[in-house]
Amino acid sequence: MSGSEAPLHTVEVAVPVPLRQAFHYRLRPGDVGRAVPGARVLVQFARRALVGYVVAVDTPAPPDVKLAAVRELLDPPDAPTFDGPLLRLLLWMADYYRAPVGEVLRAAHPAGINAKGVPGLALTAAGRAAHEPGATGQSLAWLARQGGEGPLEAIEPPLNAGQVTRLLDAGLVVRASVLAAPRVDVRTERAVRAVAPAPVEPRGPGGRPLKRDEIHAWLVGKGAVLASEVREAFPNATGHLKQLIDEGAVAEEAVEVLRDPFFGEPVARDTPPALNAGQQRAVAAIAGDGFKAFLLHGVTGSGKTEVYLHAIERALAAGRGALVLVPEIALTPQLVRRFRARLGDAIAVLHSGLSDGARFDQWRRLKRGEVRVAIGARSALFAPVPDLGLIVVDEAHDGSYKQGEGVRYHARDMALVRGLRQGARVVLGTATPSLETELNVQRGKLARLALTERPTGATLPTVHIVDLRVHRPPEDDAPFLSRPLRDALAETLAKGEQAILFLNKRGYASAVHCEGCGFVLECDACDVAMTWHARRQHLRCHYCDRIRPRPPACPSCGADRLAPVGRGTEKVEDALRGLFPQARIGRMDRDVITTTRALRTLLTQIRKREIDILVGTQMVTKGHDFPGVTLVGVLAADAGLNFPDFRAAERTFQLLTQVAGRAGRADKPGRVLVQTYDPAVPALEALVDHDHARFATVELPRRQLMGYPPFTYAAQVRVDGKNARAVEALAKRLGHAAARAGANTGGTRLQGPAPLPLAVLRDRVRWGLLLTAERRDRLRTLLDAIEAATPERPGDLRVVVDVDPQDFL
DNA sequence: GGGAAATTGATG
DNA sequence: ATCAATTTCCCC
Repeated sequence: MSGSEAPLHTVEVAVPVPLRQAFHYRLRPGDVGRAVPGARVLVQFARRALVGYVVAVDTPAPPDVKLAAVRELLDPPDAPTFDGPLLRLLLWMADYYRAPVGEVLRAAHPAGINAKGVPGLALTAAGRAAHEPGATGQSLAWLARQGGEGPLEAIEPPLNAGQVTRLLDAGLVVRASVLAAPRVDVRTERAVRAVAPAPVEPRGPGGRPLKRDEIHAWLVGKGAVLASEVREAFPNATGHLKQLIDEGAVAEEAVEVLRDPFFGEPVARDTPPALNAGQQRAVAAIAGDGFKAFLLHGVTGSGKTEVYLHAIERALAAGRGALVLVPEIALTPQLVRRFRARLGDAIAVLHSGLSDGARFDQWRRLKRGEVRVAIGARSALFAPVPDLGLIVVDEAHDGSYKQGEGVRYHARDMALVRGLRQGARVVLGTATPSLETELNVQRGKLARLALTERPTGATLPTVHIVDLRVHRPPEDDAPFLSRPLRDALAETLAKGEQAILFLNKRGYASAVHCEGCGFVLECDACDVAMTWHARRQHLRCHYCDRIRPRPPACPSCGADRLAPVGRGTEKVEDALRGLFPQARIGRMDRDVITTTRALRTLLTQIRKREIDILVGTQMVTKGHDFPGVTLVGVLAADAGLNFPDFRAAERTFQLLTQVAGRAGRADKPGRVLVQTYDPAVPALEALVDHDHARFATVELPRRQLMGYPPFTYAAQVRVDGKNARAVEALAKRLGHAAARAGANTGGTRLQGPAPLPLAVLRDRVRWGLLLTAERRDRLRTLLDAIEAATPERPGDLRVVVDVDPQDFL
């Protein structure tokens, strides 16, 4: 080996495959220095072309592999898809959540912007020179016209399998992965620009200016003008423009246009209201440079949004950008409207209701520095906000911030990490902080900013517990409505006010069972009872969405005694119509609200008082503003308390606090009636007193005693597969591996392996292990051991690691 | 995740 | 025996 060989220029590339490693590629000489971390590159990977992401440059490659060259650089060196700080955050995140790097990166930019390789054919030298007769000859000619290669599917005339084989065997073509255009790209429109001065002398007959000279004169000095705008200003401009172009007076070009995220709906600017003392204190505290994190603790209607808006304006005034996360922006059109009213259209919105193209445009506006404020749901966490100075997490308790599949990140936690790494202020706004957040306040990691007054002047609703053991509901068509709740509904209706009834179950009946033999109809693919949906007249599995008709007789004993049991929102709706025939009843759950349009319609109806009683699932708890609602009824407060989940009490408390917050926002006081069989639980006692601190005081020590988060760090390992014995065997093997690595010592604990509460889902048997540890590094050690014990090719089996899990089903 | 090789299986 | 369907195996 001579010592004089040039150093090999390499990049380490993460490709979007479920592998937790990056791969080294060689750079072509001309690309050296032009491939920067965070940039996208086209590489050949396992017999196909893929877009990958440069994660490092000139790192040592493994010695025993022959490096392939990067096929193409897709980003300019000065504008990589991810800038340094964002790339480092994402790499850290992939490590933290034990997720494949390439998949983390792909999830962090707008979907659909990557071209992908599709199976294709490329002409060989022999193929170019060949004079094939007939149809295959035409196909070869087509390929030649396409630059020598093309996707198999697009070849004209199409080739059948036999023809392909023959051409391959004859050496005329080779298989190649050819690029298909990205699904999402910049949208351009035709524009024109005056490139020569317009004639001053009228050239028309009778000394009048020609129409095209008028257009020309109008264009001078305007730069590029969309052809569509010219046509708007001058009817029939098309022909004149063509002539101007032919004469060389006007040049054509393509200009980028923005796909409108606001659906053309204008919003009038508002004037900032005066802040109350609490709001002023909060805004003053948040202002400033560098990382600092806050809990903005205020009930519904206490003016958190106004604090966000002021904090954003301060950040902007300091020349920095801001990022606002909301649980699901499609569900909060009012909030976006308020942001636009204050900040104008200089905000990027990134919501699920947008087309991928519109979302890409919003992302690019941020990236180019045209706007400095982004508002969006979970994935907006990765928005390329310029010089990020403030991150707001609205409704920070909301469970939707934890991604449930793929890269299972928690946007609230990652917002804190991003803020820390980028020196930004982070504000978690909520009326019901999670216990994680609560403990962070107690430990001084978050500063609590309390908003205690409701600026609207409304007082908090009174909360009454209705003990169902005492107030046994009548055995009529509405056996879930106690007398006190019926009376309260009647009073509310009599006063012309509105009520909300909350029940966390959709459908008509939770199950159908046989009164003869007790048989319960279950989903074919899942280990759960199917829910009866009376409107659609079918049984539906709420986990896999499978539907089936209701059988005429019991499939087990044949008796004609199938009867619905339990109740959902559909049944409650029907029963209310019976009890209050004059009332207008509305329903809000996933069965009726399938589009944002449906939601808007319903919200408008409620606001216009076209609905007297609204029945709904947790959808009704999500921050909507219902000024006319003075009564909230909770039908079964204990329904969520018996979940096999250490967060059951916390979730119930949050949910009930949120739903209670819907009552009495305006001039009329609200009241909340909570039906339960179990009134003596801390969650309900704290609810009555509006005393979040008290709930935390009871629940935090319990968590500590039990060794659960937030006092320990947790990870769930799930194993699933079609073969029950294989799943069990692997789960046990992983359990042993964890045990050998020191589980149940040194402040760690292993629970399981055991079948998960939802033991079968979509025909897959599910087992789980729960690891908790007082220290993160110990948890990591255990997960390392579990990962090492996971077979490389587990066949049908799947192993999923969920760090900081929120759900345990 | 996915393309192609390797292996299983269904069929006259 | 043959081919299609399914499973397995690598990816710098």
